[in-house]
Amino acid sequence: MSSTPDPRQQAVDLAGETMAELIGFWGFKGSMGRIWTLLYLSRRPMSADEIGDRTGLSSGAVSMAVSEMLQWGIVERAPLPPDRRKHYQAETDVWELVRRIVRDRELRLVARAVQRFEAAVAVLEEALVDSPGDPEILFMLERLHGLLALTRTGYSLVESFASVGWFSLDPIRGALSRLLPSAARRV
Amino acid sequence: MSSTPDPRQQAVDLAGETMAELIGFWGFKGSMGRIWTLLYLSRRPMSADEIGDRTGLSSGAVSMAVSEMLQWGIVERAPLPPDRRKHYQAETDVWELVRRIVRDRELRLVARAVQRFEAAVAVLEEALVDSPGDPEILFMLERLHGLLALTRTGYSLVESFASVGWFSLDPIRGALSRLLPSAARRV
DNA sequence: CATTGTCTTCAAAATTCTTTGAAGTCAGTG
DNA sequence: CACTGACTTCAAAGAATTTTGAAGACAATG
Repeated sequence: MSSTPDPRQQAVDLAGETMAELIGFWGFKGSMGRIWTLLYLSRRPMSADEIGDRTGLSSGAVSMAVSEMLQWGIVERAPLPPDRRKHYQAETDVWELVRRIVRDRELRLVARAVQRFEAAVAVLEEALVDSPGDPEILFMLERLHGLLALTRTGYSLVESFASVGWFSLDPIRGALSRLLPSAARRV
Repeated sequence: MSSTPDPRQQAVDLAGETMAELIGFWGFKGSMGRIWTLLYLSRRPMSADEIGDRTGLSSGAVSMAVSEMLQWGIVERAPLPPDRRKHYQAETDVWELVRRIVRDRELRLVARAVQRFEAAVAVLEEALVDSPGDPEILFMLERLHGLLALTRTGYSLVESFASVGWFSLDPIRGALSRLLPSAARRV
């Protein structure tokens, strides 16, 4: 039990834990947040086992986390290989990073949701052929269409964020106020 | 193995599963998404055991999920108690719902992150008193300040969404372009 | 105020997600 | 082309989360 813990390590741990929570909320593993933070706060690239030492993760965990992060562009190979092993550094353009992840992840998620709500609508419309005018089915269809409209609006939002780096409000605002009374009140 | 499954149940399952994924991404349990969807697609309020029957959840799970949802305003007590048991219905103003949840959840999350990054900064600044001018500490401080600025920007974003129901760009845009080159390129 | 059925709680079970570490692959070196 | 050390893979262990269901609290009713 060291009575004078290294403040550097302390800061890395604190920031890393925080980033782990933030990133975890976006569906990534906490260990990825800790690794990224470690690299982001380091002046030089680090090798896999340095990363393991500093974060307390096993070699396997580091390898897996790093290769997933490479795929997402969260981390990159260091250009200068100082010795035989691979070194890594943090992608520092956080804004770009968020944008890319939103585009490749969130956007897919929402697109999938739209498709599945559409599939549910299709199921009910088919059922409506057998029981025309069935009020329960009609009600469900009405609500599902509401959900679909909302989800499509969400898709537009995410899409414009992902492509422009921001939301452009106006094309969406009109559609929204037609669909969502409470949004109309506020927009 | 019924050869003619009820299309209503099929649609509820499909939509419920989809909502479970969406809502799960926001940190809620999938079962909450399924229950909300079931109620949202139902013409009348439902009792706890109806909910359990239709979703396949145990009484305990329904009780817990419903009471958490009541707290978040995702579901409400039905005004007309038809018999002895409590009945529930879905909150239908989804937009308002999202806004409230973002305000009470996301906003806290980000606020907490800001505090913790600030704490990390404090640790390093204290260490700097003992080793004035230490380049490693200075580097870490620089990066941490960047992270802090970004997180604070995120806080502003979430906050304006939560209070207005939308993002107001302009007050943030300036700060952003100063802090984040890549954002500046695009905004 | 006892009975009855509904609702809540919570420890244990089940499930899902994450990490470990040993075995295997690969690349550079002598 | 065998040796060395670094990297990857993956089955099993471990952790974390979610669900179960039985015990008990509660509330309405006779």
